[in-house]
Amino acid sequence: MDDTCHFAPGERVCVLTTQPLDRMLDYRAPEGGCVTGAFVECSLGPRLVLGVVWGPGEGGFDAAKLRPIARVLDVPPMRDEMREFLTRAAAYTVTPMSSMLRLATRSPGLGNPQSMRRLYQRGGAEPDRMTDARARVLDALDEYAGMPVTQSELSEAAGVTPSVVKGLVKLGAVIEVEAPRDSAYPRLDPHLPGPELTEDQTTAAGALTAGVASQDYGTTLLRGVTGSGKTEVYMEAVAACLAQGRQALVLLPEIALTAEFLTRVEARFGARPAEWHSGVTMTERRRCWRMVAEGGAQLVVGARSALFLPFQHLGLIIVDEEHDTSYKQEDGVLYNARDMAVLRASILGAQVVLASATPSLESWANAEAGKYARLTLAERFGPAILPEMRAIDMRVEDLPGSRWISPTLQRAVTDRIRKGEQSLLFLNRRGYAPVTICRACGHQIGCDHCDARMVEHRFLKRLVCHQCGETKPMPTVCPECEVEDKLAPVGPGVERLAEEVAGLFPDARLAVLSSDLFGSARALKAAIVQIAEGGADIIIGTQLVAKGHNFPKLTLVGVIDADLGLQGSDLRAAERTFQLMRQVAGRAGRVEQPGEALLQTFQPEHPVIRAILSGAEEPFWKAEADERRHAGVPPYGRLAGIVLSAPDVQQVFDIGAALARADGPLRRIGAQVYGPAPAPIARIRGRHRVRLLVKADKAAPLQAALIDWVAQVKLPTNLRLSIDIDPQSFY
DNA sequence: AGCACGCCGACT
DNA sequence: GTCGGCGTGCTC
Repeated sequence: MDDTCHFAPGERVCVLTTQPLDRMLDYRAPEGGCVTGAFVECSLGPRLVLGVVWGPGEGGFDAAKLRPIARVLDVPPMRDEMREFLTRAAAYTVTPMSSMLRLATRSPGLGNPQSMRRLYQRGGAEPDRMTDARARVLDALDEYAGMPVTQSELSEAAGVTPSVVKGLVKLGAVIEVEAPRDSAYPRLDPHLPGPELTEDQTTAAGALTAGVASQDYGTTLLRGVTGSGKTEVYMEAVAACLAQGRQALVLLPEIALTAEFLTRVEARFGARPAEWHSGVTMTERRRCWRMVAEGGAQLVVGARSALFLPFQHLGLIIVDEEHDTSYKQEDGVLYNARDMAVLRASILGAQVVLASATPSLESWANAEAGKYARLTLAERFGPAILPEMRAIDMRVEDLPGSRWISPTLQRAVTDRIRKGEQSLLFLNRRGYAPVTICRACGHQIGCDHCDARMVEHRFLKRLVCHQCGETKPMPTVCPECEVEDKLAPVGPGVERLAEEVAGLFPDARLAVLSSDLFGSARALKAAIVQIAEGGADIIIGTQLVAKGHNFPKLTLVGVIDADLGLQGSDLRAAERTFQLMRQVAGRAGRVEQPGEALLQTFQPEHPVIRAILSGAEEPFWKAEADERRHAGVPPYGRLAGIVLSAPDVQQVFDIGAALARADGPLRRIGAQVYGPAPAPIARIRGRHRVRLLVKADKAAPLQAALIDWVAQVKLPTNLRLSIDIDPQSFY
């Protein structure tokens, strides 16, 4: 798409707007002319809309009715690579171009003229009379070496009132200049000495910097357990990229991780980078977008949407914790930032580093197939001390129905308490009990807005829907049969487990780590620090604890229900369970004492459980890869999910069935359609949802077939259809 | 997305 | 007789 050209005033150009039209519109180039990629504002019906000049006019529209572009925005034009990226990302995800453009223009006030502010610098004239205050102002300005500063900065630095500055302006010794409010980020110095690296790290860093030096496309899967120093290694690649004068992007899966990362960048390069995620202020967002476009930001740290920033010379993209499921956007434009990072880099000729302790099977398979380079870091402090892992066969443990801690696990915990060591009991279920059932009529209390079951939270004394967040007080009578006092909790949650633990170990100090029990991230962090210092004997936690905290006194991990992630129809359940188990097991015995991990399971012979127990990754990946290959599912086949939603149940099912019948376009590419079935969440905010799944060969032109397929059926206006390529969740 | 146009039911 | 429901279609 290398076709940048100039358009003379009045010439026909075609413009992509952010309005949800399914095609581009022709306009006349504005008075001063414009170039391909120019960000513009143009009239569409009664209002002004944001758009980008995409190329020469397409014609086919009455020349007399063409309107001129209203204004070219004061922003560097969108680069050819970016336009190609948006085009190919749209084609891959089956998303309208207008939606892609909206992703790429998420900057507040892009259309507004750049706001200016007044700055001060040294003028040519000398003051008639030099006073103490005046001298301090001029000295302060000399300190800035010609850099213009704000009024408040200057008067503060000089220790004078603004009137002194005003006086000097009048004399011409200081001059006022208007400058854009959005200023460049402080320069990062890639030549500052980095930390001492181990031999292993040095080798890996060398491979990554060589990739950056090639100025070519390449993706590297960087594997290393927590504490192996992955960050230091890829930071060297960032340094090499910045030293080349190219920009770099680091994607993190959660906003919570950015604060610490910014500090690390500052320690390494002497200044903080630009930050981009939903938590930053409007002003900062605007500055970030503009500075990325103008080259005033060398490094951006952000969430997945940072991938759509208007980089001018992007040389490197790091996707940290690449296996993290939050890289997949689950609403609006459905894209996977990890895959889109690879796409963007391949168009640009940039490098990608996918970093993880437990890579996704997709990335593992790509490395295995030679598409990605592979680097593995050994643990920094000698060989990995994996805990001893054993299964507790729950079929032979003598345990009543409402108890969850087996005698074997209980003995192990007792032993740790006696030795003054910590135990962690892991259960990935928040609340008291996942199901509340009426013992009189069998009714299960569900959410009024979704089809999910309500989870009892005894701590809050309420029922909570984990799907939509709806809560209601715990009823005393069954809402169905109105019999009193027959509602009973079924199944375990961390709160209920805590109750059992308190009963079994009355003298132990107990801590529960569940995201809903803490008001803020700070409170949670404080609690974690306190526990790490030995403030608890038994820790009960949800998947929150799997995220890399270090508990030096922890020597036992008990997984209450290792089967939880193996159930259901989710194709990635085994993979996720494996990753989670390894991360949780990694909590035990991280310092001197060897740790032990006990997995309570009803299927100890399951390949995933066996792989976890063996502690070996490769056998797990190979076994899982074989199963997926056999089933023809990702990464060896392709999947797409189609969700239909409408207020009327019958209607969604009818349309879903009609689609399933009209599968000609899919059969032509050898694809199969399954469904319609009630979608994972069968009702959301009053809309009923059904889902169809399409399974195709890896090489099949899936997107084109999907478009032909859904175009056959006329959709009623109140029915919504969304296509999800490579869906993540199946629950 | 908005906004206009347009064709059928319950009101002053 | 009109006011207003939202189905359909257009925006360069």
